[in-house]
Amino acid sequence: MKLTRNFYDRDTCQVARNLLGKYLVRVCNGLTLVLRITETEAYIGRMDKACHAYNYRRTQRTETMFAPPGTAYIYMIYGMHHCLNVVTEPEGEPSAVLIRSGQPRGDQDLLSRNRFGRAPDTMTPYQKKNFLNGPGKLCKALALTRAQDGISLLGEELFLCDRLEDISLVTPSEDLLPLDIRTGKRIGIDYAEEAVDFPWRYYIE
DNA sequence: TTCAGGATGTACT
DNA sequence: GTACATCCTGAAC
Repeated sequence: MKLTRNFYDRDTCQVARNLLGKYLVRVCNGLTLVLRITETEAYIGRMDKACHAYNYRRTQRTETMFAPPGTAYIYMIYGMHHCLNVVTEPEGEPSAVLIRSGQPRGDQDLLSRNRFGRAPDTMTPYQKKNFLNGPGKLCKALALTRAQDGISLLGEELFLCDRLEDISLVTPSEDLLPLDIRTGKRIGIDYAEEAVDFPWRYYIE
């Protein structure tokens, strides 16, 4: 079923862990883009120096992290890429899970065109290997920008679900295997002092 | 396969 | 002015 507000309204690390293997669905101009989530990171404003909203810092950019759980937080990074997060915990607790990477499911045509400007059957092996393995790449393939910052994940434009049957696709048998969940330090937050060592990155295979 | 360096715009000091 | 929750390219190995 589609993930509900209750799913997001929990401890951020629990949400980050439980998002692994879930499906991220983006409906764009009547077309449906789907990927399976394989890597996430937790960010918790009340005590995490790596979080944009550390110590409840409230600015125009971080305002979205204070929104109700199940909201999309999308920001621009390094001047040219976007990152997608899902807001967690009760409204007013600025925290979110960064979606770092995934694998394509369903029709890859639009994903590939958004990402590389070409059809899937023209992708090089290098491009296939590096299709959705980074937060900026993932947003590019899903055509997500700040235009979608603040939208609800409980609607029809962008949402998550735990079975492909929920969107009239067939879940492949490999997606039904138990998840081998690993954890580690988060990527790209060397500035975050003691928080650099928090094991809040979750990934599979 | 790995690595250094550049691209690029916005938020915030 | 500085830093940034990144990605791509090209060179070296």
